[in-house]
Amino acid sequence: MSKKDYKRHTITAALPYANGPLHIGHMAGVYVPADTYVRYLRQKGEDVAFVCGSDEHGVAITLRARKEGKTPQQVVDAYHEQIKGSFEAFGMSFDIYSRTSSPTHHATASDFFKTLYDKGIFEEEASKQFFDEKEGQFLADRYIKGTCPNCGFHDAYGDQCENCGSTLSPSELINPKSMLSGEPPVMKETKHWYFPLDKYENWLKDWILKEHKEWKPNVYGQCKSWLDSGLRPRPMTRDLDWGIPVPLDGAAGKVLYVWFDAPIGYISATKDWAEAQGKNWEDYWKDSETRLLHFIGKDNIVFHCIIFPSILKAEGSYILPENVPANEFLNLESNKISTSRNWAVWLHEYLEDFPGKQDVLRYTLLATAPETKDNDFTWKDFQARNNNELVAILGNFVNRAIVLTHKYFDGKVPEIGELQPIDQQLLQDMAAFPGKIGASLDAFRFREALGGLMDAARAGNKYLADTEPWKVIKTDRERVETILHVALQIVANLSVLSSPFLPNASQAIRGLLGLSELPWSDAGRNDLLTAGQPVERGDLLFEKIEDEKIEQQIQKLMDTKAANEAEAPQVSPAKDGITYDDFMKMDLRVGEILEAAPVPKSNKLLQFKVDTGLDQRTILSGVAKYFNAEEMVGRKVLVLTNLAPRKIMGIESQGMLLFAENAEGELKAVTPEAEAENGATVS
RNA sequence: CGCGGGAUGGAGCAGUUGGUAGCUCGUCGGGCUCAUAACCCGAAGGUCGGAGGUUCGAGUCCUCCUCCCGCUACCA
Repeated sequence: MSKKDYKRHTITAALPYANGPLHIGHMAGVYVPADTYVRYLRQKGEDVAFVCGSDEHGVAITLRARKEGKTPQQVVDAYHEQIKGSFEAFGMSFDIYSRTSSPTHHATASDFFKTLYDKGIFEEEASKQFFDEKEGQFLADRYIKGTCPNCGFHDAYGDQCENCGSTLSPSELINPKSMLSGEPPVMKETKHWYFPLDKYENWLKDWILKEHKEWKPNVYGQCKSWLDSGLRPRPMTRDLDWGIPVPLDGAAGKVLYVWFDAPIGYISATKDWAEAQGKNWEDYWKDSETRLLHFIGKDNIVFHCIIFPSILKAEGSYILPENVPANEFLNLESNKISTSRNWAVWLHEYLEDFPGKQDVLRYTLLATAPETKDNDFTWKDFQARNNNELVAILGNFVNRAIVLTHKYFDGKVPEIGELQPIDQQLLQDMAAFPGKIGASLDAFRFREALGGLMDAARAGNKYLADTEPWKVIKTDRERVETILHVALQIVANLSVLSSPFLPNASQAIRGLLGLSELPWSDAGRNDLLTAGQPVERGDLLFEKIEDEKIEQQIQKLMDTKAANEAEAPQVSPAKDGITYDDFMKMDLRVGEILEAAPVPKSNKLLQFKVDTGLDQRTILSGVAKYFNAEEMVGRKVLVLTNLAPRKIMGIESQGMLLFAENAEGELKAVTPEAEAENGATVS
């Protein structure tokens, strides 16, 4: 299993989807653990390729582009730059951060597909699917709504009815409608290439269920569930105009399924990196002495453990992941993180609000990492971890040792004298920490590893409390030399041990001690510093975060919550049903406003002269709050012409102009197309 | 509906093959004063989601149930 000695490591972190910024959920679930692990490996002198990049294909990108009135390329360009910038500012140590719209990736994914095709892996199959003629697009199950055949619920989705919970297929829906255009979709035949996952089922069962029992329970369990219920062929192509074109004749208008191309993004990123470094990318993907690891969130388990490995296996020349450490999800202040509801702590905003505090976020997210179950991030907890742990335990110990050294020994590391049992015990304990912390990291238990680091700092604090150098100095200066020498060696050790977790703090400590970056194997030694070398009183490693700062962040979230509630479509309740005849009694027509003027002594009413096609008449309307008289002139409007005339403010109103009104009573114009003639009836 | 993960003192988490329930933070009390009102020691606080069962003995195994999350909408 993981006992094997590997020559090198290929570490991937889930490709962020380029349709939104990064938030703390992404960081806690994937990127902070991955980066910590990679820094640890590098510090051990391992050969590592740490690759990541933006995932830029898929339907969701096209939908967002449509919504924002941009092209898909514009959407991914914007988010790619933002995501990349945030990662850099945060200090992610990727060897390369690439993107799936890159030429290398298009070529790689395309070739990969072609190779499988040439090997005869794919099964070609034509099927009928719903097609939105207005949008010229095939529709995913989820983009079709209709009436549930079981319970009659009107807004059932193509794959499931949320009302009665039954599983559906789109063709079962009564009166199906496209969610894109609202039009009824038509059935249309389309051809796709399926990857026969079923043929890999037995192999997967051996590979995962027998050979990888050490995978985390959530990962293993999920895989077992999929395998036990039987795998079916999955289409690896889609009818879409955004993505990597299917490299076959007669496949115009079809692209590779985003989950086929995205994991290959790891490979193409490695290629670009290797080329720039003068390395051979195949060493990192095709050598059995390379260890492949995928850091992901729980929603990606099936793709990284079942589908991608099967695809790699089918290709034949690639290695398979040795482990897939997937985390659960992080909640924010007891609510699910949601991009669309803006319920998140965005990485780029954090970096602005807390400049220079990358390590604090790294620490906090790692300490509450959702390793075994969903966890909750709260700002209070963030503050407490900073103030009570980073400041009070780690920062404070380092500061104590250095301040004491300045106070008594002019800022120079004192000589070490005869060691007493308490000194020996501490040094012995210290020697054990690297192994302990390393073992936790090797098992992807980051919280535990971080706890080990803090235990080392606690041991330092306790040592000073037990030996009381500030008392002993009055009677035995030589003894204090030894105590502070030992304490400073501990500080030096902390700089080594903290490096994977808190790279900036680690560097700061090294700066104080005049040390260069030391390999992991040096951790535990008691001679990292030599007597006589100077130590500096630099800036504090961590500073307290005041309540005010935290309250600002909490307020920000409260504002979001309030905004969400206000935005929630509070639709006024449906009115009682009417008959067709009732409706037909209304004479609705297109009209044109010829004149408009405020009604004297009224702050609500406007008086209009409207050409209804039948005649020109006066109509009053209570819309002064929302529209100027001037801007209404010349506009087409909908008019209810046969409403009984009524005198308002002494003027007779002969009909009614129609406006859209929301629950707050705000009005929006309902405007017919300009082409509609005055007097045209509406029904 | 089904499948997977989770439910342990106020909060966050450990609990390896079943053998008197631990850790960090918080709270309370004490000590110390070198240190960023920081540090050290001690105490209180849990019938381990609920109900049955297996066993001499169950947080740990079995059955049923409840709740949260994922698989399952622009979310790792």
